[in-house]
Amino acid sequence: MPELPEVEVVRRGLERWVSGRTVAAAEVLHPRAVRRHVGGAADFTARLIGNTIGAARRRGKYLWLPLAEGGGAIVAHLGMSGQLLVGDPARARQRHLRVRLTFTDGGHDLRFVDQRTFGHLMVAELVPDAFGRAGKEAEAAVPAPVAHIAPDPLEPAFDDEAFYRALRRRRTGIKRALLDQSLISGVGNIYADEALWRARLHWARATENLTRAEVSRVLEGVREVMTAALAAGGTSFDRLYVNVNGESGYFERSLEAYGRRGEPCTRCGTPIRRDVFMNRSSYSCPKCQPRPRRPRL
DNA sequence: CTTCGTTCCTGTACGC
DNA sequence: TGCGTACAGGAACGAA
Repeated sequence: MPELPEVEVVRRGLERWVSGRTVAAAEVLHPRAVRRHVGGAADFTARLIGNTIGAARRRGKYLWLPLAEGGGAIVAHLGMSGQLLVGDPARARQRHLRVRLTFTDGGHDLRFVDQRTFGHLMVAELVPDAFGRAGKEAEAAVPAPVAHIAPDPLEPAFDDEAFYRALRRRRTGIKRALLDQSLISGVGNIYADEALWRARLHWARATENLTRAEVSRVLEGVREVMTAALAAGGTSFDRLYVNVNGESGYFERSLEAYGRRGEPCTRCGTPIRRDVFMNRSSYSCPKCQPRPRRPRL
Protein backbone atom coordinates (compact mmCIF):
# COMPACT_ATOMS: atom_id res chain seq x y z
CA MET A 1 0.00 0.00 0.00
CA PRO A 2 1.74 3.09 -1.16
CA GLU A 3 2.10 5.78 1.47
CA LEU A 4 4.34 8.83 1.28
CA PRO A 5 7.72 7.06 1.05
CA GLU A 6 6.56 4.74 -1.72
CA VAL A 7 4.97 7.62 -3.64
CA GLU A 8 8.19 9.64 -3.33
CA VAL A 9 10.12 6.75 -4.85
CA VAL A 10 7.68 6.78 -7.77
CA ARG A 11 8.07 10.55 -8.12
CA ARG A 12 11.82 10.17 -8.47
CA GLY A 13 11.31 7.47 -11.07
CA LEU A 14 8.97 9.69 -13.07
CA GLU A 15 11.41 12.58 -12.81
CA ARG A 16 14.15 10.46 -14.25
CA TRP A 17 12.27 8.55 -16.94
CA VAL A 18 9.33 10.73 -18.03
CA SER A 19 9.99 14.43 -17.39
CA GLY A 20 10.96 16.40 -20.48
CA ARG A 21 9.39 13.94 -22.92
CA THR A 22 6.50 14.56 -25.32
CA VAL A 23 3.45 12.31 -25.42
CA ALA A 24 2.83 10.59 -28.75
CA ALA A 25 -0.24 8.55 -27.87
CA ALA A 26 -2.46 7.93 -24.86
CA GLU A 27 -4.68 4.94 -24.36
CA VAL A 28 -7.31 4.49 -21.63
CA LEU A 29 -8.04 0.79 -21.23
CA HIS A 30 -10.42 1.12 -18.28
CA PRO A 31 -12.73 4.15 -17.89
CA ARG A 32 -12.66 3.88 -14.10
CA ALA A 33 -8.98 4.84 -14.13
CA VAL A 34 -9.89 8.35 -15.34
CA ARG A 35 -13.27 8.64 -13.57
CA ARG A 36 -12.28 11.93 -11.90
CA HIS A 37 -11.21 13.53 -15.15
CA VAL A 38 -13.87 16.04 -16.18
CA GLY A 39 -14.60 15.32 -19.82
CA GLY A 40 -13.93 11.61 -19.77
CA ALA A 41 -11.36 9.41 -21.46
CA ALA A 42 -11.49 11.11 -24.87
CA ASP A 43 -10.74 14.53 -23.39
CA PHE A 44 -8.03 13.05 -21.16
CA THR A 45 -6.11 11.64 -24.10
CA ALA A 46 -6.70 14.76 -26.23
CA ARG A 47 -5.04 16.93 -23.60
CA LEU A 48 -1.99 14.72 -23.46
CA ILE A 49 -1.17 14.01 -27.10
CA GLY A 50 1.58 16.32 -28.30
CA ASN A 51 2.06 17.80 -24.83
CA THR A 52 5.41 17.87 -23.04
CA ILE A 53 5.76 16.71 -19.43
CA GLY A 54 7.53 18.85 -16.83
CA ALA A 55 9.17 18.15 -13.46
CA ALA A 56 7.43 15.52 -11.30
CA ARG A 57 5.93 16.84 -8.07
CA ARG A 58 4.28 15.35 -5.02
CA ARG A 59 2.25 16.34 -2.00
CA GLY A 60 1.32 13.60 0.41
CA LYS A 61 0.21 10.67 -1.72
CA TYR A 62 -0.69 12.78 -4.75
CA LEU A 63 1.70 13.00 -7.68
CA TRP A 64 1.53 15.43 -10.57
CA LEU A 65 3.32 16.17 -13.82
CA PRO A 66 2.89 19.74 -15.12
CA LEU A 67 2.10 20.00 -18.83
CA ALA A 68 3.84 22.54 -21.08
CA GLU A 69 0.67 23.45 -22.97
CA GLY A 70 -2.73 24.25 -21.48
CA GLY A 71 -1.47 25.18 -18.01
CA GLY A 72 -2.60 21.93 -16.40
CA ALA A 73 -0.97 18.84 -14.99
CA ILE A 74 -1.39 15.10 -15.05
CA VAL A 75 -2.50 14.19 -11.52
CA ALA A 76 -2.02 10.64 -10.24
CA HIS A 77 -3.13 8.87 -7.10
CA LEU A 78 -2.07 5.26 -6.69
CA GLY A 79 -4.85 4.30 -4.31
CA MET A 80 -4.10 0.92 -2.80
CA SER A 81 -2.68 -1.08 -5.65
CA GLY A 82 -1.68 1.42 -8.33
CA GLN A 83 1.69 1.25 -10.05
CA LEU A 84 3.35 3.55 -12.56
CA LEU A 85 5.72 1.48 -14.63
CA VAL A 86 8.25 2.46 -17.27
CA GLY A 87 9.64 0.01 -19.80
CA ASP A 88 9.98 -1.38 -23.30
CA PRO A 89 6.85 -0.40 -25.27
CA ALA A 90 6.82 -3.83 -26.89
CA ARG A 91 6.62 -5.82 -23.67
CA ALA A 92 3.49 -7.79 -22.81
CA ARG A 93 0.48 -5.95 -21.43
CA GLN A 94 -0.05 -6.44 -17.74
CA ARG A 95 -3.34 -7.99 -16.68
CA HIS A 96 -4.50 -4.83 -14.89
CA LEU A 97 -3.12 -2.27 -17.33
CA ARG A 98 -5.44 0.77 -17.18
CA VAL A 99 -3.67 3.62 -18.99
CA ARG A 100 -0.70 3.67 -21.34
CA LEU A 101 1.30 6.62 -22.69
CA THR A 102 3.85 6.43 -25.47
CA PHE A 103 6.34 9.15 -26.36
CA THR A 104 7.55 10.82 -29.53
CA ASP A 105 11.15 9.70 -28.95
CA GLY A 106 10.02 6.08 -29.32
CA GLY A 107 11.56 5.15 -25.97
CA HIS A 108 10.08 3.54 -22.88
CA ASP A 109 6.36 3.86 -22.37
CA LEU A 110 4.56 4.79 -19.13
CA ARG A 111 1.93 2.42 -17.80
CA PHE A 112 -0.62 2.80 -15.05
CA VAL A 113 -1.38 -0.66 -13.71
CA ASP A 114 -3.94 -1.00 -10.92
CA GLN A 115 -5.58 -4.18 -9.74
CA ARG A 116 -8.21 -2.73 -7.43
CA THR A 117 -8.81 0.51 -9.33
CA PHE A 118 -8.88 2.76 -6.27
CA GLY A 119 -6.19 4.80 -7.94
CA HIS A 120 -6.77 7.18 -10.82
CA LEU A 121 -5.25 9.61 -13.32
CA MET A 122 -6.63 12.94 -14.50
CA VAL A 123 -5.61 16.21 -16.09
CA ALA A 124 -6.41 19.16 -13.84
CA GLU A 125 -5.82 22.89 -13.75
CA LEU A 126 -3.29 24.47 -11.39
CA VAL A 127 -4.51 26.77 -8.61
CA PRO A 128 -2.69 28.82 -5.94
CA ASP A 129 -1.44 26.75 -3.00
CA ALA A 130 -3.53 27.60 0.07
CA PHE A 131 -0.93 26.02 2.35
CA GLY A 132 2.06 27.58 0.64
CA ARG A 133 4.46 29.90 2.34
CA ALA A 134 6.10 32.73 0.42
CA GLY A 135 7.86 31.27 -2.58
CA LYS A 136 8.14 31.38 -6.31
CA GLU A 137 4.82 31.66 -8.10
CA ALA A 138 5.36 28.55 -10.16
CA GLU A 139 6.26 26.59 -7.05
CA ALA A 140 3.17 27.80 -5.23
CA ALA A 141 0.72 26.29 -7.74
CA VAL A 142 -0.92 22.93 -7.09
CA PRO A 143 -3.55 21.01 -9.09
CA ALA A 144 -7.13 21.79 -8.02
CA PRO A 145 -7.77 18.27 -6.64
CA VAL A 146 -4.68 18.66 -4.41
CA ALA A 147 -5.61 22.09 -3.04
CA HIS A 148 -7.18 20.67 0.14
CA ILE A 149 -4.23 18.35 0.88
CA ALA A 150 -2.02 19.62 3.71
CA PRO A 151 1.78 19.57 3.44
CA ASP A 152 3.44 16.39 4.57
CA PRO A 153 5.71 16.35 7.64
CA LEU A 154 8.85 15.98 5.54
CA GLU A 155 8.37 19.18 3.52
CA PRO A 156 9.54 22.57 4.86
CA ALA A 157 6.03 24.02 4.51
CA PHE A 158 4.78 21.75 7.30
CA ASP A 159 4.16 23.80 10.45
CA ASP A 160 4.43 21.75 13.67
CA GLU A 161 2.86 24.43 15.84
CA ALA A 162 -0.07 24.92 13.46
CA PHE A 163 -0.60 21.15 13.47
CA TYR A 164 -0.69 21.12 17.28
CA ARG A 165 -3.23 23.95 17.37
CA ALA A 166 -5.37 22.26 14.72
CA LEU A 167 -5.42 19.06 16.78
CA ARG A 168 -6.49 20.94 19.91
CA ARG A 169 -9.42 22.43 17.98
CA ARG A 170 -10.58 19.03 16.77
CA ARG A 171 -12.99 16.73 18.59
CA THR A 172 -11.70 13.42 17.37
CA GLY A 173 -9.09 10.71 17.98
CA ILE A 174 -5.42 11.01 17.10
CA LYS A 175 -5.41 8.21 14.53
CA ARG A 176 -8.38 9.61 12.66
CA ALA A 177 -6.59 12.96 12.63
CA LEU A 178 -3.38 11.40 11.30
CA LEU A 179 -5.35 9.86 8.44
CA ASP A 180 -7.04 13.18 7.63
CA GLN A 181 -5.05 14.46 4.66
CA SER A 182 -6.28 18.01 5.19
CA LEU A 183 -4.42 18.14 8.53
CA ILE A 184 -1.28 16.20 7.64
CA SER A 185 -0.66 14.31 4.42
CA GLY A 186 1.15 11.15 3.43
CA VAL A 187 0.20 9.08 6.48
CA GLY A 188 -1.80 5.90 5.84
CA ASN A 189 -3.03 3.13 8.11
CA ILE A 190 0.30 1.36 8.41
CA TYR A 191 2.51 4.32 9.23
CA ALA A 192 -0.15 5.80 11.52
CA ASP A 193 0.07 2.67 13.68
CA GLU A 194 3.87 2.72 13.55
CA ALA A 195 4.08 6.39 14.51
CA LEU A 196 1.64 5.97 17.42
CA TRP A 197 3.59 2.97 18.69
CA ARG A 198 6.77 5.05 18.64
CA ALA A 199 4.96 7.91 20.40
CA ARG A 200 3.44 5.51 22.96
CA LEU A 201 -0.05 6.84 22.31
CA HIS A 202 -3.29 4.91 21.90
CA TRP A 203 -5.13 5.49 18.60
CA ALA A 204 -8.27 6.73 20.40
CA ARG A 205 -6.56 9.46 22.42
CA ALA A 206 -8.63 12.64 22.14
CA THR A 207 -6.77 15.26 20.13
CA GLU A 208 -8.24 18.10 22.21
CA ASN A 209 -6.16 17.26 25.28
CA LEU A 210 -2.90 16.16 23.71
CA THR A 211 0.10 18.00 25.10
CA ARG A 212 2.73 19.70 22.97
CA ALA A 213 5.18 17.01 24.04
CA GLU A 214 2.83 14.25 22.91
CA VAL A 215 2.22 15.88 19.53
CA SER A 216 5.98 16.30 19.15
CA ARG A 217 6.43 12.58 19.80
CA VAL A 218 3.80 11.75 17.18
CA LEU A 219 5.47 13.96 14.57
CA GLU A 220 8.87 12.57 15.45
CA GLY A 221 7.46 9.05 15.07
CA VAL A 222 5.91 9.86 11.70
CA ARG A 223 9.13 11.41 10.43
CA GLU A 224 11.28 8.54 11.66
CA VAL A 225 9.16 5.84 10.11
CA MET A 226 8.84 7.71 6.81
CA THR A 227 12.53 8.47 6.61
CA ALA A 228 13.42 4.86 7.33
CA ALA A 229 10.99 3.57 4.70
CA LEU A 230 12.29 6.06 2.17
CA ALA A 231 15.85 4.97 2.82
CA ALA A 232 14.86 1.33 2.36
CA GLY A 233 12.77 1.92 -0.76
CA GLY A 234 14.84 4.62 -2.34
CA THR A 235 17.33 2.19 -3.80
CA SER A 236 15.11 0.99 -6.62
CA PHE A 237 14.34 4.20 -8.50
CA ASP A 238 17.66 3.99 -10.23
CA ARG A 239 16.52 0.94 -12.11
CA LEU A 240 14.38 0.82 -15.21
CA TYR A 241 11.30 0.34 -13.13
CA VAL A 242 9.34 2.78 -11.08
CA ASN A 243 8.84 0.84 -7.91
CA VAL A 244 5.76 0.89 -5.70
CA ASN A 245 3.63 -1.33 -3.53
CA GLY A 246 5.89 -1.92 -0.58
CA GLU A 247 8.47 -3.70 -2.65
CA SER A 248 11.06 -1.77 -0.72
CA GLY A 249 11.20 -4.67 1.73
CA TYR A 250 10.64 -2.21 4.55
CA PHE A 251 7.42 -3.88 5.62
CA GLU A 252 8.98 -7.23 6.36
CA ARG A 253 11.87 -5.91 8.39
CA SER A 254 10.95 -2.86 10.34
CA LEU A 255 7.31 -2.81 11.39
CA GLU A 256 6.91 -2.71 15.17
CA ALA A 257 3.12 -2.77 15.47
CA TYR A 258 1.29 -3.14 12.16
CA GLY A 259 0.31 -6.72 11.35
CA ARG A 260 1.94 -8.10 14.52
CA ARG A 261 -1.15 -9.23 16.44
CA GLY A 262 -0.18 -11.58 19.26
CA GLU A 263 3.54 -11.08 18.72
CA PRO A 264 5.55 -9.53 21.56
CA CYS A 265 6.07 -5.77 21.65
CA THR A 266 9.76 -5.19 20.96
CA ARG A 267 9.86 -2.66 23.83
CA CYS A 268 8.09 -4.51 26.62
CA GLY A 269 7.20 -8.01 25.42
CA THR A 270 3.42 -7.61 25.81
CA PRO A 271 1.50 -9.22 22.91
CA ILE A 272 0.40 -6.67 20.31
CA ARG A 273 -3.37 -6.27 20.10
CA ARG A 274 -5.58 -5.64 17.10
CA ASP A 275 -8.69 -3.45 17.21
CA VAL A 276 -11.17 -2.73 14.45
CA PHE A 277 -11.57 0.98 13.89
CA MET A 278 -12.95 2.82 10.84
CA ASN A 279 -13.48 -0.65 9.34
CA ARG A 280 -9.74 -1.10 9.42
CA SER A 281 -7.21 -2.78 11.66
CA SER A 282 -5.36 -0.87 14.33
CA TYR A 283 -2.39 -2.51 15.99
CA SER A 284 -0.98 -1.29 19.30
CA CYS A 285 0.78 -2.41 22.46
CA PRO A 286 -1.67 -2.71 25.41
CA LYS A 287 1.03 -1.69 27.88
CA CYS A 288 2.97 1.02 26.01
CA GLN A 289 -0.21 2.50 24.51
CA PRO A 290 -2.86 2.33 27.25
CA ARG A 291 -6.48 2.86 26.30
CA PRO A 292 -7.60 6.37 27.31
CA ARG A 293 -10.35 6.91 29.88
CA ARG A 294 -12.35 9.02 27.45
CA PRO A 295 -11.63 7.59 24.02
CA ARG A 296 -12.50 9.51 20.88
CA LEU A 297 -13.08 7.51 17.77
C1' DC B 1 -18.76 24.18 9.75
C1' DT B 2 -17.33 19.49 11.68
C1' DT B 3 -17.70 14.67 12.23
C1' DC B 4 -18.47 10.07 10.73
C1' DG B 5 -20.42 6.03 8.11
C1' DT B 6 -20.65 4.18 3.46
C1' DT B 7 -18.89 3.06 -0.86
C1' DC B 8 -15.90 1.88 -4.63
C1' DC B 9 -12.79 -2.75 -6.34
C1' DT B 10 -10.54 -7.51 -6.81
C1' DG B 11 -7.36 -11.02 -5.20
C1' DT B 12 -6.10 -13.88 -1.37
C1' DA B 13 -6.83 -16.59 2.73
C1' DC B 14 -9.49 -19.50 5.34
C1' DG B 15 -13.45 -22.11 7.53
C1' DC B 16 -16.86 -25.47 6.75
C1' DT C 1 -13.18 -29.65 -4.04
C1' DG C 2 -15.89 -25.78 -3.84
C1' DC C 3 -18.36 -22.26 -1.93
C1' DG C 4 -19.13 -18.26 1.04
C1' DT C 5 -17.13 -14.74 3.76
C1' DA C 6 -13.67 -11.67 5.83
C1' DC C 7 -10.04 -8.79 4.83
C1' DA C 8 -6.82 -5.47 2.66
C1' DG C 9 -7.79 0.16 2.57
C1' DG C 10 -7.47 5.93 0.34
C1' DA C 11 -10.51 9.28 0.06
C1' DA C 12 -14.75 11.22 -2.09
C1' DC C 13 -19.21 11.73 -0.78
C1' DG C 14 -23.38 12.55 1.70
C1' DA C 15 -25.86 12.62 6.01
C1' DA C 16 -26.46 14.35 10.56
